Amino acid sequence: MPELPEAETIVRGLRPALRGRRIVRLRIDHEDVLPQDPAEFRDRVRDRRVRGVSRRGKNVVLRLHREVDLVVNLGMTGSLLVDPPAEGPAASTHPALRFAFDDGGRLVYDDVRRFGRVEALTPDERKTWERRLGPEPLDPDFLPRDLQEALQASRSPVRSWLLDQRRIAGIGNIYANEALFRARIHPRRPARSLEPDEAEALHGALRAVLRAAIDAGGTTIRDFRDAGGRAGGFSEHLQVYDREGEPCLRCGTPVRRTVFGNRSAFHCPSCQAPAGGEGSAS
DNA sequence: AGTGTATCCTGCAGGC
DNA sequence: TGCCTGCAGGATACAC
Repeated sequence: MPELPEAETIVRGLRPALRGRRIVRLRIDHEDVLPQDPAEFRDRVRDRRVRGVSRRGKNVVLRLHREVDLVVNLGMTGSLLVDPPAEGPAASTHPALRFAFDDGGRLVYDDVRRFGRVEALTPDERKTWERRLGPEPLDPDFLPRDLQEALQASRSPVRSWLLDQRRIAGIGNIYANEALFRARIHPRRPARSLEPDEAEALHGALRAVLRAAIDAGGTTIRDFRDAGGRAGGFSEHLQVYDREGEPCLRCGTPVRRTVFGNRSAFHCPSCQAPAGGEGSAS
């Protein structure tokens, strides 16, 4: 569910709300979100204050006192709720972990499907974890040339390439499809087949769509909620994702849905030609 | 190296 | 109303 803009939205909500609060108790409702031993996890988070809240790719990272990083991968339906009310739209419905703070408040890791994972890492483990992630697409140092060179190393479809967190961090199925539409690139094009100007267009499209989505507070299709339980506003700005059969906003051709890499891909068969610039239809 | 498939799990929409 | 199927912002492991 959450990709980079949703993780960023969560981080922005959590930062002012969590900084300085000390975790005094932990309640584990579902061990399956903990890849590590629950007892070890508990020892690593208990009696530590939150020093900072940041994001890496689509992961939310809580830096705790004394060199522990709480890394949260939200999977498809994970959310981090601060002091959620007992009822209403902002309430926790499927709590997996409940952290109690010294001031009586709490942070709930809520996750309907429990595909998410929460880990407490030492500095060494954090470094190892970090190595599995590619560059941040919004990093000012991430240049069009960097994307172009990286794409040249792979024959896999560019949509699959974008979803691989080791190649670039934070892109999921919504924004991969949206960026490819904006850059007019067919999702199935081999990564290495992109011309330099196409790679540059993709670089620009990725950044633009990610920034716009962050400004709108993320995309809510079904489940996404920010730290305060609010839905994101970018859904109404989606141009191809989840628009099968609806007219392309540029040319009116019905948007097509295809499946590969086990995920739905959406594209305009007219605007996003399968090969180079002047290929045939579909 | 790349791709199709299955797996983890729950909920919801749509067809009948 | 209920039952069944397919689908979902992710990630990984497997066989080919």
